[in-house]
Amino acid sequence: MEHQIAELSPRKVPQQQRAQFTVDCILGAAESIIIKSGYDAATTNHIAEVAGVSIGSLYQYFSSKEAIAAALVENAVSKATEVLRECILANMGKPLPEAIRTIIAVILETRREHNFIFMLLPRQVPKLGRLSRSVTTEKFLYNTVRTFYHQHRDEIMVEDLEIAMFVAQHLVVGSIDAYLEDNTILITDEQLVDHIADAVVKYLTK
Amino acid sequence: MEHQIAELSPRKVPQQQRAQFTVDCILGAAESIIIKSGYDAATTNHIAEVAGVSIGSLYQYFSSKEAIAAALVENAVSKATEVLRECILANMGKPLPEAIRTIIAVILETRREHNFIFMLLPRQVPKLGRLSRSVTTEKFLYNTVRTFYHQHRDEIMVEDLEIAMFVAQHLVVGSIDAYLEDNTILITDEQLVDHIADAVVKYLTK
Amino acid sequence: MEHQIAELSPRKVPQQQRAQFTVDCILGAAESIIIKSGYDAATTNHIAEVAGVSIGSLYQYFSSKEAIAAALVENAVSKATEVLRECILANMGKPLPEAIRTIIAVILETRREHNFIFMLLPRQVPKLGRLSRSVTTEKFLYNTVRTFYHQHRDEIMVEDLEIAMFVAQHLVVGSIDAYLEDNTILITDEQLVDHIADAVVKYLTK
Amino acid sequence: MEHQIAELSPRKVPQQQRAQFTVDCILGAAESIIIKSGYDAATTNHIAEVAGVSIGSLYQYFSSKEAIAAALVENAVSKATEVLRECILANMGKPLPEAIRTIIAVILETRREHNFIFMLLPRQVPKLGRLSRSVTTEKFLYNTVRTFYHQHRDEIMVEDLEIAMFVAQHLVVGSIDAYLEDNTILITDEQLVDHIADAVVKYLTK
DNA sequence: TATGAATGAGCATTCATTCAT
DNA sequence: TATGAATGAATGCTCATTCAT
Repeated sequence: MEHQIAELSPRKVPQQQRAQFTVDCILGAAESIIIKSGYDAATTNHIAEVAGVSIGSLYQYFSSKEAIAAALVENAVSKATEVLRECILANMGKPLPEAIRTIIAVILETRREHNFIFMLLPRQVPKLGRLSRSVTTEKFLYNTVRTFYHQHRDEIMVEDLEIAMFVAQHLVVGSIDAYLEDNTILITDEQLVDHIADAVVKYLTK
Repeated sequence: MEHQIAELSPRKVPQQQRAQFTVDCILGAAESIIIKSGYDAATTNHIAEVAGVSIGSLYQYFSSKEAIAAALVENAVSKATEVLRECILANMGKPLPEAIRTIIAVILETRREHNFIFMLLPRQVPKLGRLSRSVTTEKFLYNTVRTFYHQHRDEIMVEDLEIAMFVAQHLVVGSIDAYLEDNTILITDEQLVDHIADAVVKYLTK
Repeated sequence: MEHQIAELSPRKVPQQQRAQFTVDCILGAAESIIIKSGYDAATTNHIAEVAGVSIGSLYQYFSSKEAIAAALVENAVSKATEVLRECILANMGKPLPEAIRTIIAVILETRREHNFIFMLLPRQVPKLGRLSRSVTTEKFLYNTVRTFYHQHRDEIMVEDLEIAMFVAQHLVVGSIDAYLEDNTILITDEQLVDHIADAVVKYLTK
Repeated sequence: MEHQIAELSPRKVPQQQRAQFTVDCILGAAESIIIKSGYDAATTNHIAEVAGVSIGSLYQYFSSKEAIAAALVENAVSKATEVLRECILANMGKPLPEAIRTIIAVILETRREHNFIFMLLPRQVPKLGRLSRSVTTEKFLYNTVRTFYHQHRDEIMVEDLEIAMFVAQHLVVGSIDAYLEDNTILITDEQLVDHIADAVVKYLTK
């Protein structure tokens, strides 16, 4: 993870099993509190308390509150990236429309799962700041995605592939995030995925 | 704008000219500080100082720090909405592709202008919360947009117009926001607008 | 009223009728707010607003917030003192038990009427402080009361009249104030007055 | 003392000796400052400073400024109640006049010792409000006092014992408090106690 | 005289972080 | 290593009071 800011990386790598457990407790507590009440409301003392750990121990594994948030985002990004990469690889051979629909469905799933951590937390943590949008899904997967696009180069009508990748990606992610944020909306998952896939395919192939 | 949370509305309406000037100074100072250093770094005392106004005066017109942020967002939304509405109305009669391209260009402009206030501030202010994404551009313009779509109903191939509106909108806004946030990207405004317009038109008409 | 602290006396004596009306409005507003919400909650701005007067005007007639409180107490004390003095004078000729009972009943009435202003306000206003208990009823009436006692000197068995006056007075006032403060108590006005009168008479005459 | 308002109860129970010491320092500092300058003048920062403790520590043990006042009153009440109860029990067997005189002398002592905390502080702290007069000495001791009265039932001439208890109690406390507040008075402790005892005994037995 | 905009010292309180035990 | 007591800079906000208009 070379993209991380040094200052935010874990203070020491937990070597014993017990230590790893402590770290997990802290992250678990932090996640649940942050999701429930937001980043500002999640005081380090409260996180430690919920984690069943002393505040002193918390600071033994995380150098600052921001480091906890960073780890949370990092974890979510890693998991989501891995899932997505596998999904793309698994669909390399399939016809473009089908592959794209499947991939979009997976993106919807992972973003729903890590909703808050993914989309809102980074904005609330000053030092994480703009980091996330670029560090996340996008950059990590660029090569995989590019490979996928090249695989279907002959079907794709858009000339500049880089721009196409950019627009297509944010078409997908922008719609999905808006969908997840707006709980008054009257659209089903199915409909959303269909429409987004439709838009992407038309954009790339017509 | 009756959608505002009561608690965040201005404390008292400035009646004298001097008072209005004070309010303007406060909002100006707040905006510049928040843009430069973020919401948390913008302390009310600092805002007052930069505004050349006493902290007491600040609190005479804004009941809380959050109320200042709310006013800032409110202003930006109002202006952007107005610009966009006029643009849509002015392009009602034009052919779809041309109209859409023009509208997208205007959206890029307004979002660039109010970039931070629009997109990041709301996330950093707890009580503004999720409000913004829905309260903003989207909801306010739905009727105008819907009229525009109906104007071109025969050209549009997508069956469910509501879903089309949703996807098209976030296709546009999602891409533009990502573009504005990512200052490492190698795409020009022109290219971006062209591609987004291309994607929207294809999505709607093919 | 030579006992007043100079600093707390009214800033200027209202000479015109309109001015007197303004002063009355201010005192009225202050009283109702203070009774409802306490002295600290009664901000000068709020008092002015309820009085229908600008804050500037308020400060034209009262040099400080404390001066308003002082005026309030002063008024209540004056009225109560006057009532009490008249009552004592009117009962000079009557037999001791009957006179005392009547006087105690009147004290109950006046203290009930000016309850808060009388008993609690002084404690909440630093500069009024200890003032009140001594400045109030007691001192003002000492001469009248002493005359009354001398009138009945032959019936009174207590040697030291000064001490008797002190104890008798606080016997009465202490019980009445406690009675007025405790609204869970199951005693009627009649019973209370009877018992207090009984205690005083026994104390003085047996 | 379950009569306390939950909100005002201590934030966390000091577990280590060092912590208990801190709490004691805070209460000590608070008491001396409040007695010297009143509740409003006693800022939390000043209390912490005088206590030789950081403001953070203060808030670790007391949830608010009011909670400190509550603890102070609570302590004073506890001590005074205990002393009084023991005194009454110790005098159960003695003849009424002697017992009453002793008890009154003890009340004078305890009230003098906790003078301010007891009598004035509660009035200055909004949330403590009326609480004190009822919660204090009176209510807590009612049963003990009643037992004492019943012990001497045959000597007591007053029919309604409840009313007698009420009047007698406030006769005593009212006079004592007035005596303690008025430092211009020319009465000795001895004289005061004698007269009050005299009044009570006459009231109850004649 | 009346107005109300402006003032600013001062307060209660929070919370990330440290360090003695 | 773990604990949790202690720290204190920093913040949002109030309100009595002044003064230009």
